[in-house]
Amino acid sequence: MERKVSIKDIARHLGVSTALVSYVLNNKAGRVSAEMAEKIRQAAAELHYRPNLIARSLQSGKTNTLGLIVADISNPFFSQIARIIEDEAKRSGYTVIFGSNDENVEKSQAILDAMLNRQVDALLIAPAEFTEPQLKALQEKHVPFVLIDRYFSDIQANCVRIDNYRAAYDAVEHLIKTGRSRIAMLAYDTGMQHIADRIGGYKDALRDNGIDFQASWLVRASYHHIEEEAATGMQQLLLPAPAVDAFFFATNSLAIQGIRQIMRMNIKVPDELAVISFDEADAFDFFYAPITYIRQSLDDIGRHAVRLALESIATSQPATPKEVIVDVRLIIRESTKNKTYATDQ
Amino acid sequence: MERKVSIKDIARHLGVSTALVSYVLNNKAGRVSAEMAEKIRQAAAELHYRPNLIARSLQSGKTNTLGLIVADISNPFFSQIARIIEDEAKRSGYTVIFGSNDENVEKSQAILDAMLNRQVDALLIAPAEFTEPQLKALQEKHVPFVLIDRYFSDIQANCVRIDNYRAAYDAVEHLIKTGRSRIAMLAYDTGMQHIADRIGGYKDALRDNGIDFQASWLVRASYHHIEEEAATGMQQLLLPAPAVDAFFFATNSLAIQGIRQIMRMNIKVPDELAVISFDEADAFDFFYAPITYIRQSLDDIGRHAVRLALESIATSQPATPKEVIVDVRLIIRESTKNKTYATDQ
DNA sequence: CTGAAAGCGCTTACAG
DNA sequence: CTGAAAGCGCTTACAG
Repeated sequence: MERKVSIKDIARHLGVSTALVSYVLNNKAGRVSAEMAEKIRQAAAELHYRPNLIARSLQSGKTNTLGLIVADISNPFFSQIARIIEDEAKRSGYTVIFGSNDENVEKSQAILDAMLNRQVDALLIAPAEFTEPQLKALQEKHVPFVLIDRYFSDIQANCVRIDNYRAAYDAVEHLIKTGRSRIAMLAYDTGMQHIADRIGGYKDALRDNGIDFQASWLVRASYHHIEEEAATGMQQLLLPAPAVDAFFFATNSLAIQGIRQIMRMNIKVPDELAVISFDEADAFDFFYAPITYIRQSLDDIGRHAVRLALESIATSQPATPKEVIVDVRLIIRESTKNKTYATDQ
Repeated sequence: MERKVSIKDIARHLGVSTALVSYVLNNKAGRVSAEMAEKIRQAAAELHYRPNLIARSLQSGKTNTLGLIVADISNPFFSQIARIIEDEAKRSGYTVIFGSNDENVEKSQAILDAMLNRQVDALLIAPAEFTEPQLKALQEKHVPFVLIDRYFSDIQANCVRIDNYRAAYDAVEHLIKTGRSRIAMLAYDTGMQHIADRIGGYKDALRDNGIDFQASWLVRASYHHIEEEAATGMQQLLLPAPAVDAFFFATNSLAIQGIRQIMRMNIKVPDELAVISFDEADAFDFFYAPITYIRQSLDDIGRHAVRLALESIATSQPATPKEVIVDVRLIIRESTKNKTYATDQ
């Protein structure tokens, strides 16, 4: 790259001080005479001056950069949030750098370190399991951050999320109202609070409706072996004939895997098995029985997250954390249509 | 945020010069005595020293940052590439900042400016239409960049892409071999070369197989009104009865819209209409007749793109641009199954 | 209204 | 083997 033109070049070119140039280019009112200001602006344009934000950052201690950490940026749930965050950040002059932790503690730490070394002004984090210590370290360093989607019961922090318990409870109750009584759930094999809440909502909805939860109904799959483990777990429950009449998928990606399995086993939705999922996916519309799902407003999540982050940067004092609970909506479709024949139990 | 500990703090703490600390922390061999090195390393650890990469960047002129510009990071095609790029960049110690231009010239320029001001070392760009001047400006400034997915015939630049003409040609020929003769195509209403190539491949495949291309077969939709325009265009061709027996979708997102329309019109795939698309989507597997598609290796694209970018940074001389053509594979499935009955024309 | 100077946190020749 | 010094490109009190 060729030598770039700096404020110094403009100053020399005009025979003035760099301070003057800096003032003009930063629109510090009143400090400079109109003619001089005009001359400086013109010279800057002629020389194609481009401010070096790195230098400014070193001086100001602010990089106007937000770090976004998610499990995997290629997961549509996160990439859609990333887009909202990008737009919202840009509106305030911020740029976003991102990192995927693959639900892995070490990767999470590495990304965090890299972002802190790069002096991001704040972090937006969908935290992985067991990363509480990393978040606590951030708090000790007074690094502003906002949790999105995930959270820990023992960490008080800015957070934007939904009421996972309620959303799951309502979804399962909807299944019950449509005539299902043996309701299975596919969840990640994790202790993460948002998943625990969803499981809690599921179980409580069963209990409150007089249905005895069977341990075998809760199928667990690990993030890194989701395909095999979802397949195995579901087969045990659904072959040779479905032992349950509904499946509740704890996330988008679990639903994608789960429905693939249902297709492979050739089970009819919704007659043999009703299906409900968290979050959206194009795929849900393409299935012969469009999937009923819980819609979170990614827009709200992204926007509130950036807002909280910018507020934390501005106050800089360790203010009391704010929690934003975003609304959800159950989008009811074919996959949970009422049973048309008598319940078989 | 609390005051951060700098190299100076370590130096003072130990009563040595900052130069020494810098050398040790950067592993400049032989310059420092083993004991001193050890003492410095220990002090750095104790004080939780964290190098300020902004300061280093100002000094070195390198930020170890790559800028990724795509149409929309929430588009799975791009978010998947973003993930590959992230991993590949990290492997070499680079971070990625991203921006979505929404196929818009002004936004593209704004993102470019923001990234250049932030001193990215190189750019990875899936360029929008009419942004040739912006790319030429980059070349004049000797800013290293690599085009991905898209390209311009009048711009010589590093580029990673597929042979769009060939891929489209082969896809259409496959449709013909399975017995289709009236083949429509849905494409973006753009002059972008990759789309033009795909259209060219489509038309030539028809011609070479003795099929007269009908102008009405080529349906165009604009990026910003894809839903309405795809719907209108397809309806004209498919209602009251299909005037064509196959549809070739120029991209992933066009296919999603197009298939939605096919579902709404209740047209049977593949019997009434065969369907083929570019790129993958979960949704393609969930459709009752899984969609045949052209698979590009996003892995290859991402990896080569980063490699070329890093090479350009290293040589820094305006070397002759390199073009990498990535292989594609036609994944044949139900949506293009052979016609089982006699062709009706 | 304008300039000289210090400093943000590093790196790196240059001396010794 | 170690230190003093300059400099990356900016901003911002401090003088005048």
